[in-house]
Amino acid sequence: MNIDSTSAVPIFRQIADDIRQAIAAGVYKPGEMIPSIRATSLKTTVNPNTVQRAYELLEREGLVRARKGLGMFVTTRGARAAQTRSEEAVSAAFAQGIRAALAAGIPSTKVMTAFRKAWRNVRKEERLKT
Amino acid sequence: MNIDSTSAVPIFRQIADDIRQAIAAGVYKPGEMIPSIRATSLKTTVNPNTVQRAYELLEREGLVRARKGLGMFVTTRGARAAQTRSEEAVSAAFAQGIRAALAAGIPSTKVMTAFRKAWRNVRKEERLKT
Amino acid sequence: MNIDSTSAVPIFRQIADDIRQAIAAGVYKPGEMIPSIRATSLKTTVNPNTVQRAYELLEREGLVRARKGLGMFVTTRGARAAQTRSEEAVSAAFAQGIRAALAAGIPSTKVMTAFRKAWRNVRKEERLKT
Amino acid sequence: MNIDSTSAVPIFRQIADDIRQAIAAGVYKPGEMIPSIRATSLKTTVNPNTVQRAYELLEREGLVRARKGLGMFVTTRGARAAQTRSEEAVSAAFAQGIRAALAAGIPSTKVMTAFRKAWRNVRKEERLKT
DNA sequence: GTGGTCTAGACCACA
DNA sequence: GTGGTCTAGACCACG
Repeated sequence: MNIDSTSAVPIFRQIADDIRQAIAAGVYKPGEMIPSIRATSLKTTVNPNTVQRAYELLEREGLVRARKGLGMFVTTRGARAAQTRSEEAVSAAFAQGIRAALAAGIPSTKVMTAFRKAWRNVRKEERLKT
Repeated sequence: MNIDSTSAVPIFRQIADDIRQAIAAGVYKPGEMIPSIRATSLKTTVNPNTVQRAYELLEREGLVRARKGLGMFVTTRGARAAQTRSEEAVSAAFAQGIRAALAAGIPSTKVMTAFRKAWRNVRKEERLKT
Repeated sequence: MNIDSTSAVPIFRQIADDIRQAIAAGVYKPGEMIPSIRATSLKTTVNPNTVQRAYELLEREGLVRARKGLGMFVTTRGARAAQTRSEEAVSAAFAQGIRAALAAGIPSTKVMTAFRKAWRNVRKEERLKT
Repeated sequence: MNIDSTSAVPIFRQIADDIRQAIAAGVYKPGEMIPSIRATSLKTTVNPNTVQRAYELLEREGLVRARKGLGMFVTTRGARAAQTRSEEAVSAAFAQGIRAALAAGIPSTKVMTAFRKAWRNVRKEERLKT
Protein backbone atom coordinates (compact mmCIF):
# COMPACT_ATOMS: atom_id res chain seq x y z
CA MET A 1 0.00 0.00 0.00
CA ASN A 2 1.60 3.22 -1.21
CA ILE A 3 0.69 6.34 0.75
CA ASP A 4 1.85 9.64 -0.70
CA SER A 5 1.60 12.27 2.02
CA THR A 6 2.54 15.00 -0.46
CA SER A 7 -0.33 14.19 -2.83
CA ALA A 8 -3.31 16.48 -3.12
CA VAL A 9 -5.65 13.53 -2.62
CA PRO A 10 -6.25 13.13 1.10
CA ILE A 11 -4.66 10.22 2.88
CA PHE A 12 -7.92 8.73 4.10
CA ARG A 13 -9.11 8.60 0.52
CA GLN A 14 -5.89 6.99 -0.67
CA ILE A 15 -6.38 4.24 1.87
CA ALA A 16 -10.03 3.76 1.00
CA ASP A 17 -9.23 3.63 -2.73
CA ASP A 18 -6.54 1.11 -2.11
CA ILE A 19 -8.73 -1.25 -0.14
CA ARG A 20 -11.66 -0.79 -2.49
CA GLN A 21 -9.47 -1.83 -5.39
CA ALA A 22 -8.17 -4.80 -3.41
CA ILE A 23 -11.73 -5.93 -2.79
CA ALA A 24 -12.59 -5.46 -6.45
CA ALA A 25 -9.52 -7.46 -7.41
CA GLY A 26 -10.53 -10.29 -5.08
CA VAL A 27 -7.73 -9.86 -2.57
CA TYR A 28 -10.36 -9.69 0.15
CA LYS A 29 -13.37 -11.83 -0.66
CA PRO A 30 -16.92 -11.58 0.73
CA GLY A 31 -16.99 -12.79 4.32
CA GLU A 32 -13.31 -12.22 4.77
CA MET A 33 -11.88 -9.62 7.12
CA ILE A 34 -9.92 -6.63 5.90
CA PRO A 35 -6.84 -5.65 7.94
CA SER A 36 -7.69 -4.05 11.27
CA ILE A 37 -7.41 -0.32 11.76
CA ARG A 38 -4.42 -0.85 14.01
CA ALA A 39 -2.70 -3.13 11.51
CA THR A 40 -3.18 -0.70 8.63
CA SER A 41 -2.13 2.17 10.84
CA LEU A 42 1.10 0.41 11.77
CA LYS A 43 1.91 -0.74 8.24
CA THR A 44 1.34 2.71 6.73
CA THR A 45 2.42 4.81 9.72
CA VAL A 46 -0.78 6.76 9.26
CA ASN A 47 -2.70 8.09 12.23
CA PRO A 48 -5.37 5.55 13.36
CA ASN A 49 -8.00 8.29 13.24
CA THR A 50 -7.26 8.75 9.57
CA VAL A 51 -7.47 5.02 8.87
CA GLN A 52 -10.73 4.94 10.77
CA ARG A 53 -12.06 7.64 8.51
CA ALA A 54 -11.16 5.60 5.43
CA TYR A 55 -12.91 2.55 6.86
CA GLU A 56 -16.00 4.60 7.66
CA LEU A 57 -16.11 5.62 4.03
CA LEU A 58 -15.94 2.00 2.89
CA GLU A 59 -18.68 1.07 5.31
CA ARG A 60 -20.88 3.90 4.07
CA GLU A 61 -20.32 2.58 0.56
CA GLY A 62 -21.60 -0.80 1.77
CA LEU A 63 -18.43 -2.66 0.85
CA VAL A 64 -17.64 -3.73 4.38
CA ARG A 65 -19.51 -4.14 7.63
CA ALA A 66 -18.07 -3.63 11.11
CA ARG A 67 -18.64 -6.35 13.67
CA LYS A 68 -17.89 -5.13 17.13
CA GLY A 69 -14.78 -6.62 18.62
CA LEU A 70 -14.12 -8.74 15.57
CA GLY A 71 -13.17 -6.45 12.73
CA MET A 72 -14.52 -5.29 9.40
CA PHE A 73 -15.77 -7.86 6.91
CA VAL A 74 -16.42 -7.66 3.20
CA THR A 75 -20.16 -7.85 2.60
CA THR A 76 -21.81 -10.31 0.27
CA ARG A 77 -22.37 -7.78 -2.46
CA GLY A 78 -19.15 -5.97 -1.50
CA ALA A 79 -17.05 -7.46 -4.25
CA ARG A 80 -19.56 -6.53 -6.92
CA ALA A 81 -20.04 -3.03 -5.51
CA ALA A 82 -16.32 -2.48 -5.33
CA GLN A 83 -15.97 -3.47 -8.98
CA THR A 84 -18.76 -1.14 -10.00
CA ARG A 85 -17.31 1.75 -8.05
CA SER A 86 -13.86 1.16 -9.46
CA GLU A 87 -15.17 1.04 -12.99
CA GLU A 88 -17.05 4.27 -12.42
CA ALA A 89 -13.85 5.91 -11.20
CA VAL A 90 -12.04 4.74 -14.32
CA SER A 91 -14.77 6.01 -16.62
CA ALA A 92 -14.86 9.33 -14.80
CA ALA A 93 -11.11 9.78 -15.23
CA PHE A 94 -11.36 9.02 -18.94
CA ALA A 95 -14.32 11.35 -19.41
CA GLN A 96 -12.50 14.12 -17.62
CA GLY A 97 -9.45 13.71 -19.84
CA ILE A 98 -11.51 13.65 -23.01
CA ARG A 99 -13.50 16.69 -21.95
CA ALA A 100 -10.28 18.61 -21.26
CA ALA A 101 -8.90 17.56 -24.63
CA LEU A 102 -11.97 18.77 -26.49
CA ALA A 103 -11.96 22.08 -24.64
CA ALA A 104 -8.33 22.63 -25.54
CA GLY A 105 -8.99 21.84 -29.17
CA ILE A 106 -6.74 18.79 -29.17
CA PRO A 107 -7.46 16.69 -32.29
CA SER A 108 -9.02 13.25 -31.89
CA THR A 109 -6.01 11.47 -33.30
CA LYS A 110 -3.79 13.06 -30.69
CA VAL A 111 -6.20 12.07 -27.93
CA MET A 112 -6.09 8.45 -29.06
CA THR A 113 -2.32 8.57 -29.20
CA ALA A 114 -2.20 10.02 -25.70
CA PHE A 115 -4.38 7.19 -24.45
CA ARG A 116 -2.23 4.49 -25.98
CA LYS A 117 0.90 6.16 -24.67
CA ALA A 118 -0.58 6.40 -21.19
CA TRP A 119 -1.45 2.74 -21.39
CA ARG A 120 2.08 1.74 -22.29
CA ASN A 121 3.56 3.96 -19.59
CA VAL A 122 1.35 2.58 -16.84
CA ARG A 123 2.10 -1.01 -17.87
CA LYS A 124 5.78 -0.19 -17.75
CA GLU A 125 5.40 1.37 -14.27
CA GLU A 126 3.71 -1.79 -13.07
CA ARG A 127 6.42 -3.98 -14.48
CA LEU A 128 9.09 -1.90 -12.76
CA LYS A 129 7.27 -2.06 -9.45
CA THR A 130 7.41 -5.82 -9.50
CA MET B 1 -17.42 29.23 -18.88
CA ASN B 2 -18.94 26.64 -16.57
CA ILE B 3 -18.17 27.11 -12.89
CA ASP B 4 -19.24 24.37 -10.53
CA SER B 5 -19.03 25.76 -7.04
CA THR B 6 -19.85 22.37 -5.54
CA SER B 7 -16.92 20.64 -7.23
CA ALA B 8 -13.95 19.50 -5.21
CA VAL B 9 -11.66 21.30 -7.62
CA PRO B 10 -11.35 24.87 -6.42
CA ILE B 11 -13.07 27.60 -8.38
CA PHE B 12 -9.87 29.50 -9.08
CA ARG B 13 -8.43 26.38 -10.64
CA GLN B 14 -11.55 25.85 -12.75
CA ILE B 15 -11.21 29.36 -14.11
CA ALA B 16 -7.51 28.92 -14.78
CA ASP B 17 -8.14 25.62 -16.57
CA ASP B 18 -10.83 27.21 -18.65
CA ILE B 19 -8.68 30.07 -19.83
CA ARG B 20 -5.67 27.83 -20.33
CA GLN B 21 -7.75 25.67 -22.63
CA ALA B 22 -9.03 28.74 -24.44
CA ILE B 23 -5.45 29.86 -25.04
CA ALA B 24 -4.52 26.36 -26.19
CA ALA B 25 -7.49 26.38 -28.55
CA GLY B 26 -6.45 29.73 -30.00
CA VAL B 27 -9.34 31.76 -28.61
CA TYR B 28 -6.80 34.18 -27.13
CA LYS B 29 -3.69 34.51 -29.26
CA PRO B 30 -0.20 35.68 -28.28
CA GLY B 31 -0.18 39.43 -27.75
CA GLU B 32 -3.91 39.54 -27.19
CA MET B 33 -5.50 40.46 -23.89
CA ILE B 34 -7.50 37.96 -21.92
CA PRO B 35 -10.70 39.24 -20.29
CA SER B 36 -10.01 41.57 -17.36
CA ILE B 37 -10.38 40.30 -13.83
CA ARG B 38 -13.48 42.36 -13.34
CA ALA B 39 -15.03 41.20 -16.59
CA THR B 40 -14.55 37.54 -15.75
CA SER B 41 -15.79 38.21 -12.25
CA LEU B 42 -19.00 39.70 -13.59
CA LYS B 43 -19.58 37.02 -16.20
CA THR B 44 -19.06 34.16 -13.76
CA THR B 45 -20.39 35.92 -10.65
CA VAL B 46 -17.22 34.82 -8.92
CA ASN B 47 -15.50 37.18 -6.52
CA PRO B 48 -12.75 39.28 -8.17
CA ASN B 49 -10.24 38.04 -5.61
CA THR B 50 -10.84 34.48 -6.72
CA VAL B 51 -10.50 35.38 -10.37
CA GLN B 52 -7.28 37.21 -9.55
CA ARG B 53 -5.93 34.08 -7.98
CA ALA B 54 -6.69 32.12 -11.13
CA TYR B 55 -4.95 34.72 -13.27
CA GLU B 56 -1.96 34.73 -10.94
CA LEU B 57 -1.65 31.00 -11.56
CA LEU B 58 -1.66 31.52 -15.31
CA GLU B 59 1.00 34.18 -14.96
CA ARG B 60 3.16 31.85 -12.88
CA GLU B 61 2.79 29.27 -15.62
CA GLY B 62 4.13 31.85 -18.04
CA LEU B 63 1.05 31.74 -20.27
CA VAL B 64 0.18 35.33 -19.63
CA ARG B 65 1.89 38.52 -18.49
CA ALA B 66 0.24 41.18 -16.32
CA ARG B 67 0.72 44.82 -17.18
CA LYS B 68 -0.67 47.14 -14.56
CA GLY B 69 -3.23 49.53 -15.88
CA LEU B 70 -3.46 47.66 -19.16
CA GLY B 71 -4.49 44.07 -18.61
CA MET B 72 -3.09 40.59 -18.92
CA PHE B 73 -1.65 39.50 -22.24
CA VAL B 74 -0.90 36.11 -23.73
CA THR B 75 2.86 35.69 -24.04
CA THR B 76 4.62 34.70 -27.24
CA ARG B 77 5.20 31.16 -26.10
CA GLY B 78 1.92 31.15 -24.15
CA ALA B 79 -0.03 29.33 -26.83
CA ARG B 80 2.52 26.53 -27.07
CA ALA B 81 2.83 26.27 -23.29
CA ALA B 82 -0.93 26.14 -22.88
CA GLN B 83 -1.16 23.33 -25.40
CA THR B 84 1.59 21.39 -23.68
CA ARG B 85 -0.01 21.86 -20.28
CA SER B 86 -3.41 20.83 -21.56
CA GLU B 87 -2.01 17.71 -23.18
CA GLU B 88 -0.24 16.83 -19.95
CA ALA B 89 -3.50 17.17 -18.06
CA VAL B 90 -5.21 14.85 -20.52
CA SER B 91 -2.44 12.27 -20.29
CA ALA B 92 -2.49 12.48 -16.50
CA ALA B 93 -6.23 11.85 -16.40
CA PHE B 94 -5.87 8.83 -18.69
CA ALA B 95 -2.94 7.43 -16.72
CA GLN B 96 -4.85 7.84 -13.48
CA GLY B 97 -7.82 5.96 -14.88
CA ILE B 98 -5.66 3.16 -16.26
CA ARG B 99 -3.75 2.84 -13.01
CA ALA B 100 -7.01 2.56 -11.05
CA ALA B 101 -8.25 -0.06 -13.50
CA LEU B 102 -5.14 -2.18 -13.15
CA ALA B 103 -5.23 -1.95 -9.36
CA ALA B 104 -8.85 -3.08 -9.36
CA GLY B 105 -8.04 -5.99 -11.63
CA ILE B 106 -10.28 -4.75 -14.44
CA PRO B 107 -9.45 -6.65 -17.64
CA SER B 108 -7.88 -4.76 -20.54
CA THR B 109 -10.83 -5.33 -22.83
CA LYS B 110 -13.14 -3.72 -20.32
CA VAL B 111 -10.80 -0.73 -19.97
CA MET B 112 -10.84 -0.18 -23.72
CA THR B 113 -14.61 -0.46 -23.74
CA ALA B 114 -14.84 2.08 -20.95
CA PHE B 115 -12.66 4.48 -22.90
CA ARG B 116 -14.72 4.20 -26.07
CA LYS B 117 -17.90 4.62 -24.07
CA ALA B 118 -16.53 7.70 -22.33
CA TRP B 119 -15.60 9.08 -25.73
CA ARG B 120 -19.09 8.64 -27.09
CA ASN B 121 -20.67 10.11 -23.99
CA VAL B 122 -18.52 13.22 -24.03
CA ARG B 123 -19.19 13.78 -27.72
CA LYS B 124 -22.88 13.48 -27.00
CA GLU B 125 -22.62 15.98 -24.13
CA GLU B 126 -20.95 18.43 -26.48
CA ARG B 127 -23.62 18.01 -29.07
CA LEU B 128 -26.33 18.65 -26.50
CA LYS B 129 -24.63 21.78 -25.26
CA THR B 130 -24.81 23.26 -28.75
CA MET C 1 9.85 39.81 12.96
CA ASN C 2 9.58 43.40 11.80
CA ILE C 3 6.66 44.20 9.54
CA ASP C 4 6.55 47.64 7.97
CA SER C 5 3.06 48.15 6.66
CA THR C 6 4.05 51.45 5.07
CA SER C 7 6.81 49.90 2.97
CA ALA C 8 6.42 49.54 -0.77
CA VAL C 9 7.33 45.88 -0.49
CA PRO C 10 4.13 43.96 0.23
CA ILE C 11 3.60 42.53 3.68
CA PHE C 12 3.29 38.97 2.44
CA ARG C 13 6.68 39.31 0.82
CA GLN C 14 8.20 40.74 3.97
CA ILE C 15 6.98 37.75 5.93
CA ALA C 16 8.24 35.32 3.30
CA ASP C 17 11.65 37.01 3.25
CA ASP C 18 11.83 36.88 7.01
CA ILE C 19 11.12 33.17 7.22
CA ARG C 20 13.31 32.40 4.26
CA GLN C 21 16.19 34.10 6.04
CA ALA C 22 15.39 32.25 9.24
CA ILE C 23 15.55 28.95 7.35
CA ALA C 24 18.81 30.02 5.72
CA ALA C 25 20.19 30.94 9.13
CA GLY C 26 19.23 27.55 10.54
CA VAL C 27 16.51 28.75 12.88
CA TYR C 28 14.14 26.25 11.30
CA LYS C 29 15.91 23.10 10.18
CA PRO C 30 14.83 20.51 7.59
CA GLY C 31 12.01 18.39 8.93
CA GLU C 32 11.05 21.00 11.47
CA MET C 33 7.77 22.88 11.39
CA ILE C 34 7.68 26.61 10.81
CA PRO C 35 5.22 28.60 12.95
CA SER C 36 1.61 27.98 11.96
CA ILE C 37 -0.26 30.54 9.92
CA ARG C 38 -2.37 31.47 12.89
CA ALA C 39 0.63 31.80 15.17
CA THR C 40 2.44 34.12 12.79
CA SER C 41 -0.77 36.03 12.25
CA LEU C 42 -1.16 36.62 15.97
CA LYS C 43 2.48 37.51 16.55
CA THR C 44 2.58 40.01 13.70
CA THR C 45 -1.06 41.14 13.88
CA VAL C 46 -1.22 40.51 10.16
CA ASN C 47 -4.35 38.96 8.69
CA PRO C 48 -4.15 35.16 8.38
CA ASN C 49 -4.92 35.39 4.67
CA THR C 50 -1.86 37.54 4.15
CA VAL C 51 0.33 35.16 6.12
CA GLN C 52 -1.04 32.29 4.11
CA ARG C 53 -0.02 34.05 0.94
CA ALA C 54 3.52 34.39 2.26
CA TYR C 55 3.64 30.70 3.14
CA GLU C 56 2.28 29.76 -0.25
CA LEU C 57 5.22 31.60 -1.78
CA LEU C 58 7.67 29.66 0.34
CA GLU C 59 6.02 26.41 -0.70
CA ARG C 60 6.24 27.37 -4.36
CA GLU C 61 9.93 28.03 -3.82
CA GLY C 62 10.22 24.51 -2.47
CA LEU C 63 11.56 25.60 0.90
CA VAL C 64 8.62 24.21 2.77
CA ARG C 65 5.91 21.61 2.31
CA ALA C 66 2.36 21.97 3.61
CA ARG C 67 0.69 19.02 5.26
CA LYS C 68 -2.97 19.62 6.00
CA GLY C 69 -3.84 19.22 9.61
CA LEU C 70 -0.20 19.11 10.61
CA GLY C 71 1.58 22.26 9.56
CA MET C 72 4.28 23.40 7.16
CA PHE C 73 7.64 21.68 7.28
CA VAL C 74 11.07 22.66 6.00
CA THR C 75 12.05 20.35 3.16
CA THR C 76 15.30 18.44 3.03
CA ARG C 77 16.86 20.75 0.49
CA GLY C 78 14.99 23.74 1.94
CA ALA C 79 17.92 24.98 3.97
CA ARG C 80 20.25 24.97 0.98
CA ALA C 81 17.64 26.54 -1.27
CA ALA C 82 16.94 29.27 1.28
CA GLN C 83 20.63 30.07 1.49
CA THR C 84 20.93 30.21 -2.27
CA ARG C 85 17.90 32.44 -2.60
CA SER C 86 19.10 34.75 0.14
CA GLU C 87 22.51 35.07 -1.46
CA GLU C 88 20.90 35.84 -4.78
CA ALA C 89 18.85 38.59 -3.15
CA VAL C 90 22.00 40.08 -1.64
CA SER C 91 23.85 39.97 -4.96
CA ALA C 92 20.88 41.50 -6.74
CA ALA C 93 20.76 44.40 -4.27
CA PHE C 94 24.47 45.03 -4.71
CA ALA C 95 24.26 44.84 -8.49
CA GLN C 96 21.35 47.25 -8.52
CA GLY C 97 23.29 49.75 -6.41
CA ILE C 98 26.38 49.46 -8.56
CA ARG C 99 24.38 49.83 -11.75
CA ALA C 100 22.73 52.97 -10.42
CA ALA C 101 26.11 54.35 -9.41
CA LEU C 102 27.60 53.76 -12.84
CA ALA C 103 24.61 55.32 -14.56
CA ALA C 104 24.93 58.41 -12.36
CA GLY C 105 28.64 58.68 -13.09
CA ILE C 106 29.63 58.17 -9.46
CA PRO C 107 33.38 57.41 -9.31
CA SER C 108 34.50 53.95 -8.19
CA THR C 109 36.23 55.25 -5.10
CA LYS C 110 33.01 56.84 -3.94
CA VAL C 111 31.08 53.61 -4.53
CA MET C 112 33.53 51.68 -2.40
CA THR C 113 33.27 54.30 0.32
CA ALA C 114 29.48 54.09 0.19
CA PHE C 115 29.64 50.33 0.59
CA ARG C 116 31.96 50.48 3.59
CA LYS C 117 29.79 53.18 5.15
CA ALA C 118 26.63 51.14 4.61
CA TRP C 119 28.39 48.20 6.21
CA ARG C 120 29.30 50.17 9.32
CA ASN C 121 25.80 51.64 9.57
CA VAL C 122 24.06 48.30 9.34
CA ARG C 123 26.38 46.77 11.94
CA LYS C 124 25.59 49.70 14.21
CA GLU C 125 21.84 49.22 13.66
CA GLU C 126 22.21 45.59 14.64
CA ARG C 127 24.11 46.47 17.79
CA LEU C 128 21.43 48.96 18.81
CA LYS C 129 18.66 46.43 18.23
CA THR C 130 20.27 44.10 20.78
CA MET D 1 16.99 54.71 -22.21
CA ASN D 2 15.99 51.14 -21.41
CA ILE D 3 12.37 50.68 -20.36
CA ASP D 4 11.43 47.25 -19.06
CA SER D 5 7.66 46.98 -19.09
CA THR D 6 7.86 43.63 -17.34
CA SER D 7 9.80 44.99 -14.37
CA ALA D 8 8.16 45.41 -11.00
CA VAL D 9 9.41 48.97 -10.79
CA PRO D 10 6.84 51.22 -12.41
CA ILE D 11 7.60 52.73 -15.77
CA PHE D 12 7.26 56.33 -14.61
CA ARG D 13 9.89 55.62 -11.98
CA GLN D 14 12.21 53.99 -14.49
CA ILE D 15 12.04 57.12 -16.62
CA ALA D 16 12.57 59.43 -13.65
CA ASP D 17 15.53 57.37 -12.43
CA ASP D 18 17.05 57.40 -15.85
CA ILE D 19 16.85 61.17 -16.26
CA ARG D 20 17.96 61.80 -12.70
CA GLN D 21 21.06 59.74 -13.33
CA ALA D 22 21.67 61.56 -16.60
CA ILE D 23 21.53 64.88 -14.75
CA ALA D 24 23.84 63.56 -12.06
CA ALA D 25 26.24 62.35 -14.74
CA GLY D 26 26.26 65.76 -16.40
CA VAL D 27 24.43 64.74 -19.55
CA TYR D 28 21.97 67.56 -18.87
CA LYS D 29 23.65 70.56 -17.18
CA PRO D 30 22.01 73.30 -15.12
CA GLY D 31 20.10 75.64 -17.39
CA GLU D 32 19.83 73.06 -20.13
CA MET D 33 16.56 71.54 -21.22
CA ILE D 34 15.74 67.90 -20.77
CA PRO D 35 13.93 66.13 -23.65
CA SER D 36 10.31 67.15 -24.00
CA ILE D 37 7.54 64.88 -22.82
CA ARG D 38 6.58 64.23 -26.42
CA ALA D 39 10.14 63.39 -27.42
CA THR D 40 10.64 60.97 -24.55
CA SER D 41 7.24 59.46 -25.19
CA LEU D 42 8.10 58.83 -28.83
CA LYS D 43 11.56 57.46 -28.16
CA THR D 44 10.36 55.05 -25.47
CA THR D 45 6.89 54.35 -26.87
CA VAL D 46 5.56 55.08 -23.40
CA ASN D 47 2.25 56.82 -22.90
CA PRO D 48 2.76 60.63 -22.58
CA ASN D 49 0.72 60.62 -19.35
CA THR D 50 3.24 58.24 -17.85
CA VAL D 51 6.19 60.37 -18.97
CA GLN D 52 4.43 63.39 -17.55
CA ARG D 53 4.18 61.65 -14.22
CA ALA D 54 7.92 60.96 -14.24
CA TYR D 55 8.64 64.60 -15.00
CA GLU D 56 6.35 65.73 -12.21
CA LEU D 57 8.38 63.59 -9.85
CA LEU D 58 11.61 65.20 -10.97
CA GLU D 59 10.10 68.65 -10.58
CA ARG D 60 8.92 67.84 -7.07
CA GLU D 61 12.46 66.74 -6.29
CA GLY D 62 13.63 70.17 -7.43
CA LEU D 63 15.89 68.83 -10.15
CA VAL D 64 14.06 70.50 -12.99
CA ARG D 65 11.71 73.39 -13.42
CA ALA D 66 8.94 73.64 -15.97
CA ARG D 67 8.75 76.79 -18.05
CA LYS D 68 5.45 77.06 -19.83
CA GLY D 69 5.66 76.61 -23.53
CA LEU D 70 9.41 76.13 -23.44
CA GLY D 71 10.13 72.85 -21.70
CA MET D 72 11.70 71.60 -18.49
CA PHE D 73 15.09 72.93 -17.45
CA VAL D 74 17.65 71.62 -15.01
CA THR D 75 17.77 73.95 -12.00
CA THR D 76 20.93 75.54 -10.69
CA ARG D 77 21.26 73.16 -7.80
CA GLY D 78 19.71 70.34 -9.87
CA ALA D 79 23.00 68.70 -10.72
CA ARG D 80 24.09 68.62 -7.11
CA ALA D 81 20.69 67.38 -5.91
CA ALA D 82 20.64 64.66 -8.53
CA GLN D 83 24.04 63.47 -7.41
CA THR D 84 22.96 63.43 -3.78
CA ARG D 85 19.79 61.53 -4.58
CA SER D 86 21.63 59.02 -6.71
CA GLU D 87 24.20 58.43 -4.01
CA GLU D 88 21.44 57.90 -1.49
CA ALA D 89 19.84 55.34 -3.75
CA VAL D 90 23.14 53.53 -4.06
CA SER D 91 23.71 53.53 -0.32
CA ALA D 92 20.16 52.32 0.28
CA ALA D 93 20.64 49.40 -2.09
CA PHE D 94 23.88 48.43 -0.39
CA ALA D 95 22.37 48.71 3.08
CA GLN D 96 19.42 46.58 2.02
CA GLY D 97 21.72 43.89 0.69
CA ILE D 98 23.88 43.89 3.79
CA ARG D 99 20.85 43.74 6.06
CA ALA D 100 19.47 40.74 4.17
CA ALA D 101 22.85 39.04 4.37
CA LEU D 102 23.07 39.48 8.12
CA ALA D 103 19.53 38.23 8.65
CA ALA D 104 20.30 35.12 6.62
CA GLY D 105 23.46 34.48 8.59
CA ILE D 106 25.71 34.90 5.58
CA PRO D 107 29.32 35.32 6.79
CA SER D 108 31.08 38.66 6.24
CA THR D 109 33.67 37.18 3.92
CA LYS D 110 30.96 35.86 1.64
CA VAL D 111 29.25 39.25 1.61
CA MET D 112 32.48 40.93 0.52
CA THR D 113 32.94 38.30 -2.17
CA ALA D 114 29.40 38.85 -3.40
CA PHE D 115 30.04 42.57 -3.64
CA ARG D 116 33.21 42.16 -5.65
CA LYS D 117 31.53 39.66 -7.90
CA ALA D 118 28.56 41.97 -8.47
CA TRP D 119 31.03 44.73 -9.29
CA ARG D 120 32.77 42.65 -11.92
CA ASN D 121 29.49 41.48 -13.41
CA VAL D 122 28.07 44.95 -13.76
CA ARG D 123 31.26 46.24 -15.36
CA LYS D 124 31.09 43.38 -17.81
CA GLU D 125 27.43 44.14 -18.59
CA GLU D 126 28.36 47.73 -19.33
CA ARG D 127 31.19 46.70 -21.60
CA LEU D 128 28.89 44.41 -23.55
CA LYS D 129 26.26 47.10 -23.94
CA THR D 130 28.82 49.35 -25.67
C1' DG E 1 -5.35 22.17 16.34
C1' DT E 2 -3.58 22.49 11.11
C1' DG E 3 -3.83 24.46 6.07
C1' DG E 4 -7.12 25.82 1.96
C1' DT E 5 -10.82 28.33 -0.22
C1' DC E 6 -14.16 31.90 -0.80
C1' DT E 7 -16.71 36.28 -0.25
C1' DA E 8 -17.27 41.15 0.65
C1' DG E 9 -15.51 45.32 0.55
C1' DA E 10 -11.85 48.56 0.71
C1' DC E 11 -7.76 51.09 -0.91
C1' DC E 12 -3.70 51.72 -3.77
C1' DA E 13 -0.74 52.18 -7.95
C1' DC E 14 -0.61 52.43 -12.77
C1' DA E 15 -1.79 53.87 -17.70
C1' DG F 1 -10.34 51.58 -16.85
C1' DT F 2 -6.44 48.00 -15.45
C1' DG F 3 -3.97 44.75 -11.86
C1' DG F 4 -2.22 44.28 -6.74
C1' DT F 5 -2.70 44.17 -1.81
C1' DC F 6 -5.02 43.87 2.52
C1' DT F 7 -8.60 43.01 6.05
C1' DA F 8 -12.54 40.71 8.13
C1' DG F 9 -14.98 36.94 8.70
C1' DA F 10 -16.72 32.63 7.27
C1' DC F 11 -16.66 27.68 6.10
C1' DC F 12 -14.40 23.43 4.80
C1' DA F 13 -11.20 19.40 4.89
C1' DC F 14 -7.70 17.13 7.34
C1' DG F 15 -5.28 14.70 11.27
